[in-house]
Amino acid sequence: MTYAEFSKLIQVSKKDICRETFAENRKTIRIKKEKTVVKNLEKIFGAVLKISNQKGFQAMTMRDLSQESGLSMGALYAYFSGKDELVEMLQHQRRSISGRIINETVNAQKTPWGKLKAAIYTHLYLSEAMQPWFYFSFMEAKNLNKEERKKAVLSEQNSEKMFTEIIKEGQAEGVFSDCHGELAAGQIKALLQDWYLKHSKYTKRNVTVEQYAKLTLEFVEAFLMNGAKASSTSLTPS
Amino acid sequence: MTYAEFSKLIQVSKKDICRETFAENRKTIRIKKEKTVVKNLEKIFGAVLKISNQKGFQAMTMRDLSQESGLSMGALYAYFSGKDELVEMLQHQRRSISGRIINETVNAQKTPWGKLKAAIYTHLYLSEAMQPWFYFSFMEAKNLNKEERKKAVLSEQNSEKMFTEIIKEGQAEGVFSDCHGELAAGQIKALLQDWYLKHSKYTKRNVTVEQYAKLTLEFVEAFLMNGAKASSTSLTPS
DNA sequence: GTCTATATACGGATAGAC
DNA sequence: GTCTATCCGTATATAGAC
Repeated sequence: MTYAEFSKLIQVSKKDICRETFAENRKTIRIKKEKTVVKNLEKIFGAVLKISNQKGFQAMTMRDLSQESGLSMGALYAYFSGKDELVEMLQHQRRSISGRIINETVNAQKTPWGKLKAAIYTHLYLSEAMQPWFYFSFMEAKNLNKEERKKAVLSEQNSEKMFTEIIKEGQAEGVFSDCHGELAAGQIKALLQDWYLKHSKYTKRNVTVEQYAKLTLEFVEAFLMNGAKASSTSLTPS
Repeated sequence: MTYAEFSKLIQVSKKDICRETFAENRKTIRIKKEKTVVKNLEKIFGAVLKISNQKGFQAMTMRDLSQESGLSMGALYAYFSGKDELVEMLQHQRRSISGRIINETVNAQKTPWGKLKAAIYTHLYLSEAMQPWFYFSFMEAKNLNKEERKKAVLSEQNSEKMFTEIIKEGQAEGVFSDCHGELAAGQIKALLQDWYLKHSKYTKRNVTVEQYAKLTLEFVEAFLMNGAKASSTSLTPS
């Protein structure tokens, strides 16, 4: 599947995200007219991600946000009670969307190799569609309050666990080489993360997400489908 | 080489780092007695890295730093003129040390595979010895002033370029498969970065830096030494 | 629903005693 | 060399007009 096809199939436009956010935050958002809220949430999220990803969320002042979003300070506080709640909305939204989409696409596959391919492609395409969100999550996670940090760690563990299970399933069926499952999963995640962490580097070099996905798949394939040699990776001390 | 051997060979103890820092900042540091300065720089750097890596450099107040380091606010300002200069010292120091060590160890090797091995091991061992420094550099780079951001990008590019050149050299000699050199270098860097970015994860799972280095090397070897298949990775549009 | 103006608090930096 | 006390700018959050 190409990225263009993925984008049409999956609803991850800015508007979609904001509509969903509104639905889940009817209580705390003081404005009630959906059209107004969605329009302004788009401005707000866009501005937060832009400023934060440039100079950090802590360094972003409410005045910065007001200027960039075109809303006054007073208006902003009608949408969230403070920076803490704002960041919580952002984080929750990203997790909710990506969790849903990844589960859907991976569960549609039946073979381990099919699942692994789907997981890699979906991760990459999703992080392309929501690059500023993924970047924000990674860079700001540690700066948030205890509750949010906990959720971030849990979400990260779940994601890695999914890869581990696919690999172990493939090993049980004899299609993947006998390497250390958890570690291999970690390596794969590291490669996927590089796409959204160094996004501007890849854009400057005219590398598309399809090319990066293909490369990553080949990299992983060379390791996982290459029986004999890789087995030495088990973690028994030598 | 094991990590223990590396640590003894290379001078990267906290004291060594602080002595070097003092030598390079004699003008701006108001205190003149080396023993005092080194002792206090150790406290200061330790505290900065601890607090910043927990909740971010911006969020760290001078009061936090004063409490954690055990020095008063007034005393702190005898060692640096403000947060900007403090961070500049940290960044400069990390770059200077790692640049020197990596060049030394890689240039000691003559074959491409030897160089690649040396580059991977040295990067990992160094980022183990100075993990909080590496983590800090990665997470805070974008929040710094223009000058510092520029240096960070340049240093990152240089490091990647070194890997690219080793790979291309190996391809010219016919020992590495004919993949896209820049992209492969980027993938290797992503794997190396994971070690210091997710350091606590690996520690919790009792993975040592030697094991991680071995795994990474196998991962890279499977891709670079696996001629036929990998050639499809060239970036000509299909 | 959105704006401007402001209360309140907090953080960086320094002066001057010891 | 180090400490305490304090100045002053700036940031968050709210009150109240439109």
